[in-house]
Amino acid sequence: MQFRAPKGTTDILSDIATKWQYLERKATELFKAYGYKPIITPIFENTEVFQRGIGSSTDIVQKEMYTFEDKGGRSLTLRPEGTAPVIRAYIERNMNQLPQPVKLYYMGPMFRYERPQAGRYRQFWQMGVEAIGSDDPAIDAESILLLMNYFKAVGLKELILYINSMGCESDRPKYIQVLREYAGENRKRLCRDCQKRIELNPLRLFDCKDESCLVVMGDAPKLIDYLDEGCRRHFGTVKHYLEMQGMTYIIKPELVRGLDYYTKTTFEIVSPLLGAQNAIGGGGRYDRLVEEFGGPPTPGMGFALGTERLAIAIEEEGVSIPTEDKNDVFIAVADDVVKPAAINLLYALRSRSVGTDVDYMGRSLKAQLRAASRRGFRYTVFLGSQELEIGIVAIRDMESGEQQEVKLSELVQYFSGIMERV
RNA sequence: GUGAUCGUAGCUCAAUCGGUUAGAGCGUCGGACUGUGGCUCCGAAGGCUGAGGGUUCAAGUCCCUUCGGUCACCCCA
Repeated sequence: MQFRAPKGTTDILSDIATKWQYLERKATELFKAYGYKPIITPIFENTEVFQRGIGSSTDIVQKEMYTFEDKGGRSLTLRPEGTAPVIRAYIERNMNQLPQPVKLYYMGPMFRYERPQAGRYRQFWQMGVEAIGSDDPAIDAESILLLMNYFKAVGLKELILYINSMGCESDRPKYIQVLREYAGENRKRLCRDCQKRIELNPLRLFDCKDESCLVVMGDAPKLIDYLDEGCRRHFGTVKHYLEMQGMTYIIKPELVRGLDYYTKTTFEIVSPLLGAQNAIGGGGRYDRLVEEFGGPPTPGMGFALGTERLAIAIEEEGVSIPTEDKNDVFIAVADDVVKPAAINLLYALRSRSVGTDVDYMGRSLKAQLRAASRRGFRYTVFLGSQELEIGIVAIRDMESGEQQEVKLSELVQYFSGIMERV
């Protein structure tokens, strides 16, 4: 085998691609219902967009970016996530001149240089929304509710919603200092990795699975308790709006997320059926990001969901996705001399949006029937010299096997009628 | 970036202590009295055993390297 798809990438074959199209169609409907409009940004950006947007200390920027130089010597990067490009576009295209908030959604591939594993690929697909310009906690709740409702709309049932508040920039340094002190006092009871985390990234201490660490961190001070008055009230209102819609959630104080730009609300939705990479969607508020990009102080809130993880979860839950067979009519050609007439009929039907196909393999009539059957056509039309002469063709229902005769001149009418009824 | 594990037809798998022309099921294609599918039966095509090197009289099988898959860590969708 000479050529293979690059490591961590794969071809999405028709069966799965069809399901993805359904998922994207459903998402589009719902995003639209919530007032979001589409935006399509470039698949690569100047590298600084991500360095600045995501934060240069994050794993994404430090080790996961597909960065390359183009022939003009520019450093470009395949987008590892969708928020930074949207914010760049918001500022570049002066969307602060539009009525606020600006509510946008996107869907498409993202790229991260990581070791592949279950639910993780180097090219993966995300759908996401961003609401830029409002700091209303109702927007936070809307984002969370939209994502949860979408998952429910496509049939998922077993979901866990985690929420947290990261506080403002002013809260976090204060808290981190407290956390460091606490961890330092208990240093001996922490595992080696965690001892390093005290300096590197103390928030990560909460993620350790080591038993001793779990005990220590169970009693650790929580960020939520160090929020200032405004952040606390904001978080309370978000929770209230969630409860009003009957949404149950679990507060997870250690929910930090690996992007530097989050402030206040963060959330994550997990499917317990998924394996190690079980976050199927997540997001949060980013009130400093626009400023970070050099724009005016502008709050924002958004989420992203992983399309393949969603598809896997749906598969695991055994939810069936409706797939439609576009090909409805097969024209079986009994005699080579009528092939031109068959082709005419083919395009006549297609022009009326009746999914139609013929044999292109020079098959015998029997083989044509077999192929039509395997490909799942609903009807087969028999066309031969006789039919052409008398102007009447046989239509076979491929499920029941019953046949009926229809005038050739009325055939197009006949099928477009049937298809409209369906 | 770290670790574990695996790599034989399109797919799922066989192949005794290393031992002749590497097999099967499914799928694909064709046929079973001349213009009618699905079931059944028959037949055909399809593999440099991931790649490269080594050990051996002999390698799918043992060793090394490399590429890739899978799973986990880190982290995330």
